[in-house]
Amino acid sequence: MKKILVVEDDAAIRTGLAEALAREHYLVDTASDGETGSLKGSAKDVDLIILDLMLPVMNGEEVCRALREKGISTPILILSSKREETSKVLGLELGADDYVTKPFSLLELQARIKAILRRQKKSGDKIDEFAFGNVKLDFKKHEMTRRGKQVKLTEREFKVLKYMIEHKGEVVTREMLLDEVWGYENFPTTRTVDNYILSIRHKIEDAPSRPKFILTVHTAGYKFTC
Amino acid sequence: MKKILVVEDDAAIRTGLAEALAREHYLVDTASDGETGSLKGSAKDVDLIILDLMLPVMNGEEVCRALREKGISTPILILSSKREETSKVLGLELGADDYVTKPFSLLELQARIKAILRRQKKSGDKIDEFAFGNVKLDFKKHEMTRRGKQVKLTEREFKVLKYMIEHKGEVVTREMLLDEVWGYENFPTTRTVDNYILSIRHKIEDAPSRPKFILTVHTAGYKFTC
DNA sequence: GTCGCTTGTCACAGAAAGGTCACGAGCCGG
DNA sequence: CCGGCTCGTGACCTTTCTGTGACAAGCGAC
Repeated sequence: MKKILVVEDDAAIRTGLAEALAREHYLVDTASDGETGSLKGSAKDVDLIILDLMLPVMNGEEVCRALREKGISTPILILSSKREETSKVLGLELGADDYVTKPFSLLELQARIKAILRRQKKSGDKIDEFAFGNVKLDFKKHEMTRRGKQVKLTEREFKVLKYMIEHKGEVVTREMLLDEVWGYENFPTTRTVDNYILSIRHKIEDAPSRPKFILTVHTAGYKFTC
Repeated sequence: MKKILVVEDDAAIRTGLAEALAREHYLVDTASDGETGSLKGSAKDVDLIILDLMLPVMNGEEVCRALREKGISTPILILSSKREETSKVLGLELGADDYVTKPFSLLELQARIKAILRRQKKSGDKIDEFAFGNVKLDFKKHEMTRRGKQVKLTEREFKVLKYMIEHKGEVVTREMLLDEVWGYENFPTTRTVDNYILSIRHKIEDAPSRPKFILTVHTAGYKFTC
């Protein structure tokens, strides 16, 4: 779960923002002045700082600069009012990553937050091809072939299968799948998982009722082997 | 490590940019006027040139043209202000690879830089022509012909199609398109993407409702094949 | 073997995503 | 100022996906 620090002195905006972000399943911390903002912003577990420019004690500009000088590279999104817009060249010189001018729409802010966080997660070692048995998978193309014949998989089926493959040999619990594939926003029954396993088996196994690849580990979960 | 040359006369933006890019682990060199920009940009070890259009001594347009005439094919990203917006297309005709209009956010710039460098790495030779089915595209001239007949594409349609082609075979999500084609400055609905796909299909497909080239990948995005 | 719990299986309804069209806003050239 | 072009959005309909309940089958402990 991503953690966002909101540094804003106006209580109404601060709590409003905090609530809105919490509703979007972010972890939210707040600070009402620049100094505590700078302090809290130095923590390593913060994924994004939303920073008002006009702040008591220490203004946003200073906070920004201070953080960067400390070598903190946490993304910073600046909230500025129209007046300040022209003076600061978009916080570029301050080391901010993005800016939104007040009054802003919540929708826009959320979109930008998403964009920033999306950029953060590095595209490290992802598999995009995998083969086993008579099945070949291409995650990038969203394609699966079995004995050379194309088989259609649902997006969710793809994700489940991919997760299983990424943990091949290990027992994967239903809870793990629900957390990682379904995410925090959805809370389906654990039976839902079973059903997806079922339909995946139908597509990858020669004898779905006697599976060779996705094995059931009774009272624990499932295991992918090949 | 990639080397980026920043050609910009405004000191605040220049140093701000330089620092930000350094933070992103790029090697950065700077130039404050067109002439030195052109000089430094001729070096072979430069991977990308970020070029302001309004420059003393020699403007960005001239720098761009001069470099291309010298046979330098280093990617160029143009910074232009709103006023010069009409020169957008011109910029691309000059041989620039992309442009960002001021005021821009660091986030957007970074995204575009990444995109350009990724493209660069992928296929040393940039595509500027592409043909499939009975369609022929000329990216440089922004022209498309179908069965020898000219078909008009809007700028945005062109970009979408180009992006799809650059990722042919792979699934392209709406988010990817919004990020890379629309940029971070606009936040249209994802439905907007659908509509563009629709209109592109009408222009390239024989049976738009049963597309052969731009396929829908349900809950994932679209895929270009040919 | 029997009981209790877990998993396999199927069918279905509601939800979500995509296709399509039409409209209003903004921009530009005349 | 008008008409035409883009662009983004909303509305409506169709298709596809998703999650769930019900029941059968399987497993494990006793």
